[in-house]
Amino acid sequence: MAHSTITIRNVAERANVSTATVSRVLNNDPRVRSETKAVVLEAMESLGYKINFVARSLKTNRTHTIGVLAPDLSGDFFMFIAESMSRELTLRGYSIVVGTSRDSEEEEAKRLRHLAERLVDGVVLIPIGSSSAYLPQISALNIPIVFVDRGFVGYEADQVLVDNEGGAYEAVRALIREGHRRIGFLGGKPEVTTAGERFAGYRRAMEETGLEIEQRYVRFGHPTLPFGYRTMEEIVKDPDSPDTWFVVNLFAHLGATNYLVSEGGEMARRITFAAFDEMPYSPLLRYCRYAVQQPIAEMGKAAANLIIDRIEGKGPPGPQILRFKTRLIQHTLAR
Amino acid sequence: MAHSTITIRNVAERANVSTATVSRVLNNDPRVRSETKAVVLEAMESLGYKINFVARSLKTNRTHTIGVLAPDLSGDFFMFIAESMSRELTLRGYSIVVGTSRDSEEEEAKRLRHLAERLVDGVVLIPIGSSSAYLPQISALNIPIVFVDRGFVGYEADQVLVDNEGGAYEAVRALIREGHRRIGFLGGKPEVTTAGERFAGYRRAMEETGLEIEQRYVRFGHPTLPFGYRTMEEIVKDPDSPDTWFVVNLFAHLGATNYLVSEGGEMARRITFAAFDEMPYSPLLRYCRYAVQQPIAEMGKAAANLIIDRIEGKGPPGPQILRFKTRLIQHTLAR
DNA sequence: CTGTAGTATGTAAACGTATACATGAAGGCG
DNA sequence: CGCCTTCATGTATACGTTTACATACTACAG
Repeated sequence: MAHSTITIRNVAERANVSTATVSRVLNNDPRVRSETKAVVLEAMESLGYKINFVARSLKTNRTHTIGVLAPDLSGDFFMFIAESMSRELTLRGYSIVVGTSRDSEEEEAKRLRHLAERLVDGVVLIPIGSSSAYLPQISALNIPIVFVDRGFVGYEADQVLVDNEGGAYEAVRALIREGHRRIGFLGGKPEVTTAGERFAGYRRAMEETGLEIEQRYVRFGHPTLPFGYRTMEEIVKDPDSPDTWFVVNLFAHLGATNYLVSEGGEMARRITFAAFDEMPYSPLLRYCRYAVQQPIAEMGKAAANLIIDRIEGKGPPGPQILRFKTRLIQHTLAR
Repeated sequence: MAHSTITIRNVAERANVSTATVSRVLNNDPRVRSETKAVVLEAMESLGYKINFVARSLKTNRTHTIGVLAPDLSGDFFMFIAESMSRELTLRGYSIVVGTSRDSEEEEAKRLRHLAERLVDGVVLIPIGSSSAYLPQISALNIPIVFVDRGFVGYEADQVLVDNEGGAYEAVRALIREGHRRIGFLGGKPEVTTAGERFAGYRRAMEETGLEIEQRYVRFGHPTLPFGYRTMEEIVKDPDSPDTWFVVNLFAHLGATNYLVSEGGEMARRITFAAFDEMPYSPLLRYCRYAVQQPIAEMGKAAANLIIDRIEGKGPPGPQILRFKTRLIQHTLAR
């Protein structure tokens, strides 16, 4: 507002060239003679020229912005993904706009459409998960999408996933190896792919070693903090319940531990968990013997590169599914 | 790509009006007759018209996007701010693009400039903090900025802050009331406003009650997890060190607690903390007697509304400084 | 009836950039 | 020396909107 904006035209005048040449300099077009390039650059410098990205976007139909849509910005998992994606995207000259689906599929579809309609070149989606009813709508938008964390079976798209089955299997096997025999399952709805796969890993470990899965102690639910808290409350009240549990994610784990800490009874002292996710505060999760660590930073990086490659037409033709290995971490329980 | 994009012109043809009229409908201009409006809307519907925001932005010089720049996306504080801001901004029709300053002032200035240059209508900045060397550059960009969490003395700008002094004072007073006499200070560099103010609150509480501040046990540093860990390590090794500490933020607190948990010695059992911030995993911070809770969601909401009002020219003329009260939370220590 | 004000719409020029096409100069080659 | 290529640059249009200005029509006062 102080002074009216400086455009490519002003630069052109100052440098005694046409706007086309200035534009070519902006885009590093090799066809421009290095002397004139120098003149143009100097003109830009002295005028304090700044490119107008909006105008460029209008012309090129590219915003160099990618959308990231997650159930909840305040989840730890998401925030580490976002952190690593942000780093990678910035490096490659992209900006990142975020959105929240608030754990509602309707909202997810709405926000996705809003993002895709014009603002972004592609979107990275951490889906709510259970259904894919709105997916046809989305693919109609004809913009690259990369799914992270939760996949969709039968939907042809790029996906960045984790070896949920293997991670769960390893953890439960480790528990069994230490002598645990009765192991419950505390986790998400089986129709969500992550939860389903983790349950499969749990089951394989149990069946392979000839251990019985007690249906009463397989607790499915929306794996939030309150869910973990309430379920653990019930479990502790049940004198017959197992002492050992595999927990499907961080929130449920945290909720369960919070309950045990608040209750502090004798039962709590016997409980042992194995659980997905490892965070800075994991040392405080005092009943957790094994943590299944996901390579979150790598996943974010992979998602970022995948979406950009897609946008820039560099990727392989078919949909790409990346599945990362987990790492089992053993904690010492101070009892 | 399936079909070429549908523009205002196609709609105009279909509805037998001019593009101006279509545009007026898009902008809810009251001058258009309701009948023709209906015709236009129907034409849009049947053609599946979607407005091109980029083109609109070029014309109006507004992107309806605001930037959020934070030291680190993966901090809990930031993520709750972002969550609440995102909610509010979406409500008011804005998108949010995020950036990271990676705890480097140079990077902060760079990203800020990049954001401001053309992409966003305004930016919400959670500053690195210590200096404001680059601020003149920024205000030259002539785009509204709201500072959150950390303020700048002597810089005329909207700020959303917390009553750091009062919060710290209250917490330390509460400790003293319970009989604690020797209380150390574990915290950030005093030149960062938040840390400085919190130290002031600590000092006031100590001086008011005639207690001595032992300089040896006032530990300043960049309050990260490793800082808390290492410092606590030193403290525990010092047999003369106090048992009670006021901790300036979550990261330092977490680091300190992580050390104590890993060490598990006798000293740990005697330690008592009062500390800023309250998070879902706070119940696990087992040496924390008092937590100073910041109204993070309200702050995010306030920041969002402040920046939008500024952009839309609705706010009061002078710079606005909002200072939120903290809430003291008492935890029961299970020993 | 003329003049004026108001209302609904159209015309056309921007916004700042990218790019297809045209142009002109220089060089190579038969 | 004429022709074709290559290279560096210019000309002019398009991207999809918004909006100042012009226009046409109606209504109503004088």
